[in-house]
Amino acid sequence: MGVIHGARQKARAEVAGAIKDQARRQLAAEGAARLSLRAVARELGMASSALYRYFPSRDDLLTALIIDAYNALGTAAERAFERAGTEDPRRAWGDVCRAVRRWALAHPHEYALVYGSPVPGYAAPQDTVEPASRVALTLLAVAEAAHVAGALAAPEVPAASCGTVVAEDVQRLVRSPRYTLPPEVAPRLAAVWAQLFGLISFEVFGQYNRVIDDRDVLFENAVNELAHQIGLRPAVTDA
Amino acid sequence: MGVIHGARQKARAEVAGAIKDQARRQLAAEGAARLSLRAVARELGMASSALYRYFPSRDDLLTALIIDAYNALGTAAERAFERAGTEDPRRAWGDVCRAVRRWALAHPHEYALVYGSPVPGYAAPQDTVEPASRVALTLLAVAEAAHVAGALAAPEVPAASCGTVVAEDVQRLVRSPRYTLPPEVAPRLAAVWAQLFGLISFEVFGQYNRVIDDRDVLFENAVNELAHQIGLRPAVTDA
DNA sequence: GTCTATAAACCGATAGAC
DNA sequence: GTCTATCGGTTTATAGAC
Repeated sequence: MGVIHGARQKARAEVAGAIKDQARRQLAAEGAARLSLRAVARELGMASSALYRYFPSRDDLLTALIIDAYNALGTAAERAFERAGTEDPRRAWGDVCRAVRRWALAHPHEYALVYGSPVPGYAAPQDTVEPASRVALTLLAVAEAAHVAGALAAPEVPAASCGTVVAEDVQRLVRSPRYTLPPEVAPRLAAVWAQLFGLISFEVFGQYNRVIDDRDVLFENAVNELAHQIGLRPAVTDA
Repeated sequence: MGVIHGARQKARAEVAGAIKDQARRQLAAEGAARLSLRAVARELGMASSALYRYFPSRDDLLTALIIDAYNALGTAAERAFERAGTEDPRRAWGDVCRAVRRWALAHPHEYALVYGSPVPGYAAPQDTVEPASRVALTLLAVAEAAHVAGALAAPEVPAASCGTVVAEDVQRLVRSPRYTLPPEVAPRLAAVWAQLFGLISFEVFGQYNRVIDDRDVLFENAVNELAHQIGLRPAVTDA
């Protein structure tokens, strides 16, 4: 019985996966605003009405795609951090940023789905917030590792106090015993977080066309500046 | 005859303006991907076919909206610079950045049209590139003014050379006699440019929701960091 | 869970009269 | 330049048979 149940669920998950895959392909061709259940069904050789057994509405399919995109990007960032380790936080910072950029360039339409224009008429449900936070939490983890390693200097430009800027939930998180870094890093990190995605979005969305040729170099330099901005100085090689 | 011609053109421009206004309202409700000539015509009480005398296709209407948006934003930035003057470049930098942010927050859907996800199937014609460049050129003008005033320090983090990173056209511009600042500022400025829009996009597109409370303070601090990044140090008040 | 059939809309674009 | 009429598509979502 459990076996039957498992097989049934597995089949269900497989069809749902096929639907999402096809929807992702359509995301590229038509964009999120024009994602059509019917077109997905047509391409899959199914009746459109059959899809409603898997996703009760167009918005539910959209939600699933959004969650998948956030999770894929979050996983890419987290794995980059895991691979880099905590020994050289400056290097880990760069690796995580590069992983985010790489994923975005490899999946421009899924990236646009979550970091581009909001889809009109769509309101993201609560289920998306945890997956959406994973990249930011990874950046925070790198900063924490840097602080533990004593590699987090006090920044030059005076910082905003954490209390006034950052939302209550985030404040509680940063001040929790899990983190030992000074809370003032939080607003700084939030700004750097937005700036990182600004660099990536300009590249993915075509704003660099006919303006920037060597985007790798530009990004590399900018990432160093961002690290500098949160006080993550390069390791001093004592010559 | 000239008068008749002028009146005719004026009437034409007025109708075209009404069409664009209505289209902008629809942009907010439906998004660029679902902008519909028919719906615009319906709302205006016109036959849909009549619109084709003003805009030969849906994409042409979209192009007009994009150009208008770039121009409105460019004008806002340029006027902020004009008002600030070249005396205190650091202040001018902040004023221009604030003007861009203010316009974006006041016109989120037009902002999304030009700095959000690319509209699928739409290719921007050449006419959009000049309006699109106005904000960046204003930032460049502020940097030039700072350099002339001797307020542009050599940056701390080593810069990328202009030659490898920036496209040929931009290089020619920066090296032209109009500008006296070192060409190495160009790649730096490009990165800062992208980062500025990253800060604004996160705010406009809702990424700060439940994360950042006081966005004014966050932006103000970040703008100072960005100034710092291009070597625009705050004026030293000799106490 | 998948199908057919259907309701009740919607779209861009064009032809041709006035 | 605006209209009506039209072509040839499109959509979300539901009802009901199997």
